[in-house]
Amino acid sequence: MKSRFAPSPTGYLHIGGARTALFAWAWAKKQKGQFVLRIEDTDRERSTQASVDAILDGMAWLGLTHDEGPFYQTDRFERYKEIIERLLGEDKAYYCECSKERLQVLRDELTEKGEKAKYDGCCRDKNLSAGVVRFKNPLEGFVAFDDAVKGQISIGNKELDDLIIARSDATPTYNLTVVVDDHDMDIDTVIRGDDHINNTPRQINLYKALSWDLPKFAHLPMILGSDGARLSKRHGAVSVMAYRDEGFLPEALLNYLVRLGWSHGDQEVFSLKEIVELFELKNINKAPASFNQEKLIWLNQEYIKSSSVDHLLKNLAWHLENQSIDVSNGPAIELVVEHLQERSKTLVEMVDGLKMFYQDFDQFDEKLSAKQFKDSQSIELLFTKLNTLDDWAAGNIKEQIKQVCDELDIGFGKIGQPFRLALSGNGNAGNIDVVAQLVGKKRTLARLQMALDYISQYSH
RNA sequence: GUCGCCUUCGUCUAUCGGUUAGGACCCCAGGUUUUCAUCCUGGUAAGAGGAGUUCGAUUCUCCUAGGCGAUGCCA
Repeated sequence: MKSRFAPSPTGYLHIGGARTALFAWAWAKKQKGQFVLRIEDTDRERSTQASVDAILDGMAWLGLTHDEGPFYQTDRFERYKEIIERLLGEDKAYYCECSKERLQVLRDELTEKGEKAKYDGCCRDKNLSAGVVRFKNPLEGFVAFDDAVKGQISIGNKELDDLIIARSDATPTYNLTVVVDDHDMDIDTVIRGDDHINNTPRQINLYKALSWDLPKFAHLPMILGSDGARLSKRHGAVSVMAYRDEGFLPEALLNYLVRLGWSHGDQEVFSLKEIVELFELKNINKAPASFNQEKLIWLNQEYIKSSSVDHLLKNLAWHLENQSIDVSNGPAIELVVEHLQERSKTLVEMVDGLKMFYQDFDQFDEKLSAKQFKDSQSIELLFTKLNTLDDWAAGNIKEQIKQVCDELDIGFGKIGQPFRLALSGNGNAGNIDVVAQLVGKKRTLARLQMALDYISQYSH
């Protein structure tokens, strides 16, 4: 059993393509079959190597590894040519010399009359020997197929026209190349976006003309933006790699994507292993789904909370480098990550939270410092006590804070909040004693001194 | 215009003729908590509209509306 993902390299790997790839991948793995990657680059005008690389990068980041390929259609032009010639020779295709202008006029006329704009077969019986090559689509009857997700679909051949299978420069077009490739590569389930439903009957006619067995078809509904419109840049990130940049874990994105249009009862969280085990084409929804960033964030947080520190570290590496954070200059990164695990929705947030342990800052958050740094007495006392603390451990630090509270007869918050701000600069810190321990004695004292300086500076 | 596909809470979805229409995200209200976060409890919120089939329709059929797609020498 084989399934495939066949993107055209005209841009980065986007969310919709990633989901198509995921479904095709999951189905192949579930069947213990092969997943084929094929680059559909017959449109040389728009295909770029940069796009190919971007797609490969995206697939690699997601971990959707292919078992065969990547195959490039531009490497297979000889084969397509062979098939086109065969069709020509069997009188199942013909050359057409109609100009683009004539075609446009024809379309306009038909549209105006309220009819379907399709080619009129003008050159069908002219026996020409140059121009584009058109496939002789059957004139009568209908094409029907049983789509694995949409069910029975049928369309009359009268709605179809003689599609172009080779351009005037002799390069083959999409509808021909997919058929040849899916056949040659032994693909038995074609999983793709439902924008291809309209192409399927044409392709089926091609299969029949070539006397080839039909694969199964599974057409996935589109992914829409939050406003129900087709997903585009204005909805935010559409590129898969942008999600890495924003701090998402690949398995969180995959989990989100698999639940978009597919379900297994009420289950929300699926490991990759579970996706493969539980995936069924029949549980794919027919209706398009809207992308909802909130739920993705929730899932990402779930994954961050339940991931091993080691796994997080692997995914964090890129972000640390991206932001040039040197973690050798501070506490063990493992401890910091563990501390931040429960309070980070994304890896980017985690990196933000991690900065205070490795980088010094030269000023406090303005609003918060005006509010928290009013009384120097408690901070001074805390400074003194911590300064003489030898065993710099969270429990001991906590003890010192409590002593300050007792001696000054104030609540924990009175000193805890200013201390938190002094340590972090922005007030975002978890258990204050643990944070102080991780920040280290030297840095902690320096920051408390900085807070004291701030107070003396603004008190007169 | 024509053809095709689609239609359950704001969003993702469950339901395989009989349910107080369930779950999740978001949001709201409580509780736990040394801020934040986590965690726990609870709450708001849905079958596009209209016919028909049936003892009974969210579920089956048809119509309408709306959305999306196709209508390329793009894929």
